[in-house]
Formats: sequence, C-alpha cells, structure tokens
Amino acid sequence: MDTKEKILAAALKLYNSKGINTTTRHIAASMSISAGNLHYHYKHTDDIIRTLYEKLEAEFDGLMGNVQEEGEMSLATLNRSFGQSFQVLYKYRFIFLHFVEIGTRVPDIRNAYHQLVKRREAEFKALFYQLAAAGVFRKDIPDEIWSALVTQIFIVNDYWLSMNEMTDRLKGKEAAAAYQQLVNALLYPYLAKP
Amino acid sequence: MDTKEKILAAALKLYNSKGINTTTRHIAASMSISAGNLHYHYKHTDDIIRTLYEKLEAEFDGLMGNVQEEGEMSLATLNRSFGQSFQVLYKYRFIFLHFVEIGTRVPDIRNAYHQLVKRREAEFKALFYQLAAAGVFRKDIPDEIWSALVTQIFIVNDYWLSMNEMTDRLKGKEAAAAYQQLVNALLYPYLAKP
DNA sequence: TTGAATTTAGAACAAATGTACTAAATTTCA
DNA sequence: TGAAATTTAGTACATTTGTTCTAAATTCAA
Repeated sequence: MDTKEKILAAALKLYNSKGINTTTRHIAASMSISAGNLHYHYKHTDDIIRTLYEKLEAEFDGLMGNVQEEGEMSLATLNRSFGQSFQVLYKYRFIFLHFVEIGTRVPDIRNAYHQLVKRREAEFKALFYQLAAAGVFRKDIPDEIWSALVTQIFIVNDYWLSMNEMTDRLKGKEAAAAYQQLVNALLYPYLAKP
Repeated sequence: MDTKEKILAAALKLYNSKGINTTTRHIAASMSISAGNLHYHYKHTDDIIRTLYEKLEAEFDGLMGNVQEEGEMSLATLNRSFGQSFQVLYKYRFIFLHFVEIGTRVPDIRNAYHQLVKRREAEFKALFYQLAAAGVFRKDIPDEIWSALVTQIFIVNDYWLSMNEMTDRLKGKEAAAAYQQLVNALLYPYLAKP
C-alpha cells in the first residue's frame, strides 16, 4: 500500500548515497516499481524533494518543541539539543550537501528555509542572553557579536557535512562526534568560567 | 586569439550567474563560437572546471605568499587578508556554491582541496599561537579549541556564500562587508582585551 | 459479485547534452 | 608564396531524462 511513503524512503536513501542527480528511473528501479508508477504518485521529481524538505523541517520543529518544554536551559541541554539536531541533519544530508542547487531548483524550499533561519535567529539570541544572565556566558559581549555567533552556528550546522564530504569523510558516529566537538568549541570562548 | 582564456572567462561568468548546470553549448553561444570549437580547446566540460579551480588555488596561494612576506602579524593584517581572500572566493563563487557536486564530479578537485585544507590548518594554528604569544589573543585557550577555531574559519570562509545565497542574497560590496563582520566576530571572544 | 476507482507497467516522446567527426577557413613559417 | 598546422563551424549521434499516455491489473464498495 503506501507506495508514496516508500518512494520517499527510497528517494532519501538514493539521494543521500548517490547525490542530487539521481533520476526518477533510478529511484523507481531501486524499489522495483515502474517509473510510470512513481510519476503517478509524484508528478514532478521536485515534488519528492519538496516533500522530503518538509519532513526535515517538521522533524526540526519537533526537536525545538522538546527543548522549549524542558524548562530551564543549561549548557548541557543546549549541547544535547545540538546532538539531536545533528541526527536530523545527517538523516537528510543530501539536502545540505546540495543546498544551493536545491534552493535554486525549488524556490519554495529556499523561501521556507529563509523564514526558518529568521525565526531561529531570534530564538537563539534570546537563549544566549538568558544564559549570560544566568552567569553561564560572559556578560561583556556586545550585541553584534551575539548576532554573529548565531549566524556562525547556523553555517557550521548546515555546512559541516559539506566540509566533511570534501575532506575527512567521516561517517555515522565519528561524524557526529566531530560535529559535536566543533559546536562545543564554538561556545567555549563565551563561557564565563572556562 | 587566446580562445582558451576567453572560454575560461565566459565559463566563469556563466557558472557564477547560472550555476553549475550551464552547458558547453551555452558557454560557446555566450561568446559566439561553436560548441565544436569549444571542445577542440577543452575536450571535456570538466576540464574547464578543473582549470578554473586551479586558477582559484593559484590566486589563494598568491595571497598567502603576500601575507607571509609582510613580516610581523597583527590583527589588522589578519583582517585585511580575510578581506582579500573574500574577493577571490567571490570571483570563483560558483565553485563554493556547488562544492560537493563539483568535488564528486571531479575527484581531482576534491583531493586538491583536501590537501589545501590540511596545509592551511597548520599555518593558521601557528599564526594563532603567535598572536597569543604577542598578547593579542588570550593565553588560556586549550589546543583543541584553537584547532576547532581553524575549522570554523574554513567553514565560514567556504560556505558563507552558500548561506547568503539561501537567505539574504547580498551582492558585491554588501556581501563583502557582511562576510568581513562575521569573520571579525569569530575572533572577538579570543581577544586578550576586547 | 460486479462495476467503479485506483494503481501499476511499459512504451513512447521530446528536449537536452556531451562529444566526435568532417570539411572549410585561417594562421604560421620556411 | 605555398604547404603544413591550427582553428573553426556545423552536423550528427548516442545517451539520458522528465514526463505523458494507454491499457492492463488490482483494490474497493455497494
């Protein structure tokens, strides 16, 4: 039955392993259905990519919801939430490995991402001020620096996978560990008492 | 004469403006020569991309040479050299906007880049230790944090353009200014006396 | 159970693309 | 100047790709 879901799963697997130039024929063949059938469920290739991006955003929103319910924010919870978000990044890694091309091909995705970033920027900045007030972060950091830190975090988040792909090519757990260490280090010089 | 150079210039312009899916027919048409002629000079499309990448690396090496000749290193020279390197990044921006795809299509490029990163990592770390010794940077930063900072700088360097393309889409001078501010902010919390 | 709706496979089509081939034009240089 | 080398335009071809179409098969519902 839910062929539509199976198509998404097969597409995600192939996009992650073979890149964004994977064709609908390849996807269909990989799950032993016809290309005609695939296009019955998703008229355009980009519809598949758009749907996968929507699932990604939904998973991120789910994570963010969890974090905010958790009550008070500590450095430990922040780090844990980076770890969880990496799992999502990695699951949908083909999107980040080909982000500009996907954003150009599917403008809906670019627009949605643009809005997502704007939303998250405010949340993160508020969080940092909270942690500074709580004595976890330094109190002598000017506002523009906090803003810049948020952007740095986003860039490292969304493009660490690309850098990794072009250099060390760590996989799975090793990738997660290297990423986690890098994000931790990003916050280190802002700590009130290192 | 020098049709080979003209092809590179036309290709760079089109890749930057239309993306990596630009075809040899488009490139040839944009400079009013035949596709046959273009392929006489560059047998394979990827040869053009490879050559452009080589020029990029050469320009970077040129910059690094300048910096090292300049004698003692200050925060001001470091910042100036970031500014210059942005000009090169921007000139060849299509490479960074489609880095993973290019690296996959042309393994030579991925390998060359991998080596470049390893080389630069050592240079940057030495530089930071030098600036810490000179009292510009803090002396209480552990070694892994300096290593992480170098990686952060590389990611921001190589992928700021992608982030910009997916969000604000700043061009020219505005792009350069936003980039410069972000890199400056990256170093801020490491300063001995902010 | 039977008729309608849905799903499927497979063929077919048009556009795009990289590149090879050929013959003409142009340049080089002895 | 005239032959050889280089450069150029244009055509042609094979492949790939997204998508549509048709008819058969399957599922669903009354």
